[in-house]
Amino acid sequence: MRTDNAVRRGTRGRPHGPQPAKRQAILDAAVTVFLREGYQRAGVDVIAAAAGVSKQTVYNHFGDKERLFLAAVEGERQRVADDFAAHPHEAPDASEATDDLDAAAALTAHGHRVLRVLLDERASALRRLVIAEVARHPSLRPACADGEPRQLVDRLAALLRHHHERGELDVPDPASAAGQFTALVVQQGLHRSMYGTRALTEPEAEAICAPAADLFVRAHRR
Amino acid sequence: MRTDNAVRRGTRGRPHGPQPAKRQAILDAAVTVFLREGYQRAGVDVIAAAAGVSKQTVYNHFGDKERLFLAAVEGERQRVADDFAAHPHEAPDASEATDDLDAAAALTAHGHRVLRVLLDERASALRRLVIAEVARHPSLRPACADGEPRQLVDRLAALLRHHHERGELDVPDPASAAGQFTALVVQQGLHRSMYGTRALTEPEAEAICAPAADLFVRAHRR
Amino acid sequence: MRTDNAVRRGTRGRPHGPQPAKRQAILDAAVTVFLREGYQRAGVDVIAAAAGVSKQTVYNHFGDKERLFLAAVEGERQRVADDFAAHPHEAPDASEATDDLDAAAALTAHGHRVLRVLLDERASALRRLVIAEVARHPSLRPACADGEPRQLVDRLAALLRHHHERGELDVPDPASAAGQFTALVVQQGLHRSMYGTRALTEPEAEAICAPAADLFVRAHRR
Amino acid sequence: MRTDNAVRRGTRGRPHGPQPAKRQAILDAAVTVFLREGYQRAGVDVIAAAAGVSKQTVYNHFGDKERLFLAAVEGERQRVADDFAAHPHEAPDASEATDDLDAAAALTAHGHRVLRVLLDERASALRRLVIAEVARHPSLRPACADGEPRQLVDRLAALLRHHHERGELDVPDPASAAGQFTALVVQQGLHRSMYGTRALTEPEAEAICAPAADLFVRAHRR
DNA sequence: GATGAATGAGGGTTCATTCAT
DNA sequence: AATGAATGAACCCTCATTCAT
Repeated sequence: MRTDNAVRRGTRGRPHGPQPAKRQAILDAAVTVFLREGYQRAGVDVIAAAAGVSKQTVYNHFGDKERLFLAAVEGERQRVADDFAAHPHEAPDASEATDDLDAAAALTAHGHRVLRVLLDERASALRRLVIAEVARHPSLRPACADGEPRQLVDRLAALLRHHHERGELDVPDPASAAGQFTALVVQQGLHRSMYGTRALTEPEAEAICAPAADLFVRAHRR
Repeated sequence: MRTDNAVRRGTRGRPHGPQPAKRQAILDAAVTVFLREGYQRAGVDVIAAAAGVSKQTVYNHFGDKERLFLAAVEGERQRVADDFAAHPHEAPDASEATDDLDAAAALTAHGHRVLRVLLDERASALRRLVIAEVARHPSLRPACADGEPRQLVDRLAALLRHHHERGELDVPDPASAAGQFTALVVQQGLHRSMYGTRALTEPEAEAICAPAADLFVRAHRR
Repeated sequence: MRTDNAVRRGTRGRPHGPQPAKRQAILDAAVTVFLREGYQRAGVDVIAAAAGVSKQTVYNHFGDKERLFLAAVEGERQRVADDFAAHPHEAPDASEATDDLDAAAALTAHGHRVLRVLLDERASALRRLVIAEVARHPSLRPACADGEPRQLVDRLAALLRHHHERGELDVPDPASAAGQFTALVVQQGLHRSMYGTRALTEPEAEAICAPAADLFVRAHRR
Repeated sequence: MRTDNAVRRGTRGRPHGPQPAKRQAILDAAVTVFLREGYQRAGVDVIAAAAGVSKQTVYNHFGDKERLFLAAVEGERQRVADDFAAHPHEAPDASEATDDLDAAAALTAHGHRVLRVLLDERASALRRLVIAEVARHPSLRPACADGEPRQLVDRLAALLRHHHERGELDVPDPASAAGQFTALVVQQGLHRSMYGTRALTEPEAEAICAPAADLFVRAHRR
């Protein structure tokens, strides 16, 4: 449930007042515009208009364009992470559903999940934006370092540990292996999809995930 | 090739050809400025000044900023590829020097080579630039798809085939395996170095390459 | 007129927070900022912040920027005049101390006193501000006409009368002569000091005052 | 199309091309607007419009507002000086016309001339502008130091020397005396006219000049 | 009466682009 | 072909001022 929307709609009747909702509206608009246009191209006027506030209100809240930008990136990162955390049922890697799968199938499924999360339109645009600007905005480094949601890797580590304990695989360092698997799938996915610029077909995704799963199963076979 | 002298005399007699030297100077300047500033931030004035020509000359040669940009990216890509092809001795993976190494050592060495090539300052800036703009300039897609020099992958494939034929490894599909290994190393390298924004220390590089090599040796052990 | 703080009393007889202190704080801050920045450059935000009050409070007290400006100038003029009146011991021209001096020395000493008072930092800034804005704010005309404290001239007139009565000089119209002497010293002092923008050295001041004194002694010799 | 070219803009005779005239038009407009509005209030847009050029053309010629301002002040100073030098017949102090006058009358006439030149509308506005801004633009110091045209003082010095040589006065240092006389008249004139903000009546001027002349005649009588 | 939030107008400056020479 | 001068549309940001609490 999106409380944001409810609050923001409520502002339509109230003309004025100390509205923390405006801050969020500005942030949302900023995310939209920055992701679409990039940092330089994005105009503060446009963001203000998209947020339904005056330009100066933007400046009152965020000081200048750069701070607005950084706040927008940070907020979107949070949103992505929260979204991810809020919908665990969409990634039931370690749940009962995958318990029955053998290691190869589970890894493949997880790979698809990674691709789905990573190549999500907004997440991709955010990634491109961060990569584009990290050289000029050092504050983006944390955002850049957190390229993929840590949860994805952690979940995979748990999955690997599960199969290790079941005696199916031999994974002495699940965390490291999870990082490798993720990196492999991510890189090939980004590469093939032009960093999220074009959608990946199912066969393309399979052509990435299946061999990756095979590689890891082979490497960690008993 | 016409010399400067020949060009200089042609004022009235015949339509002297476009000055290739100036064109190249403009391209060089454009690469420098675009890589440093990004597409939007880069000013045509600045590029023209850096090239030592008038602004209008830039427009005479390239029509508009976008075409200049695309030409600059394409040129830089060529340059990187040519540079790579011209200095194969710097990447002697498949040469005699590595013949004696065992598979793990050879893979690790190759990984370091990949990181060195990929995280080169100019190459990194180009990569960030392409990623930043590919969504808005579809013509950049080829440049984006060619993220890493194909030669790096091909060379690794040859290396794997070498070890396969020597009986040390079992690599039924060297091309695919080479792509996987490259993707893994590349992704972790880019990630750790913030897409080339900060240099990688030797231990960091080793922490990427050695486990990657180990993974592949394990996966393809006989 | 809303400038009377008699209005400030409660609208319903309720003696809620009297704020003459705030009003004065605003005025002080306004003087500081206006003198430093000039009328246009001075921001109401800055003044409010310097006064430690909200921007709207400034408007509640003074209505708009122009009235605040005029009140600030008027207040500073008062302050300068009061300061001067409160410290007559610093200008003991007509006192016993100068009684023994001959006319030339007394005039010279008075000249120095004039320069000191006129080129005081705040007084100079106020003068420049008034001159700068008098064309656009007719209400400043009184402030402009009162360029130099009347007391300075009056005191000099008394001094001249003193020397006249002592038979040392022949000054039939001391008031007019005092005005002339003051004008002469003032103009040369302002000119040399770039209207108070740079300090005058002692020799420079002497080079103004001594010849001026000499001129007047000669003109009014018996 | 020809029609486009013809219609494009009424360039008033000179069609197009490298127009040094535009620079002058901008300067003229800048003087007008700066004198009328002051530095801060003056808008570059307004100046550009008044000059009939685009805003950017202003920036191409002068770089930024401050440099435009300084150039305008300098130009206006030159103009005033040139004007003065070009019309010596309007100030025939030392010519035959005043040869016959006695010293008092000649000094009085010169005083009136000084007031006329100094309280000229443009000159006054320039003076107020320079005084207003000299604290924030150190480059204005020369302009501030040259408050009154040097020629005025020099001419008076010549006049004094003339009367000295004729035996009518005793002026051992004409240059210094000329400076004093000018300063006295200037200061009283500026003061009475609110720094040129309001015109001086003839009697007012006479009330300044006649006593000043009298003072100097008395001081330098034989 | 005092405040924080909000505003519309306008500030100086820079941009990619074109014209006439 | 190459240039210097010119343009109009933005750009980011700040201002004096007002509204609702």
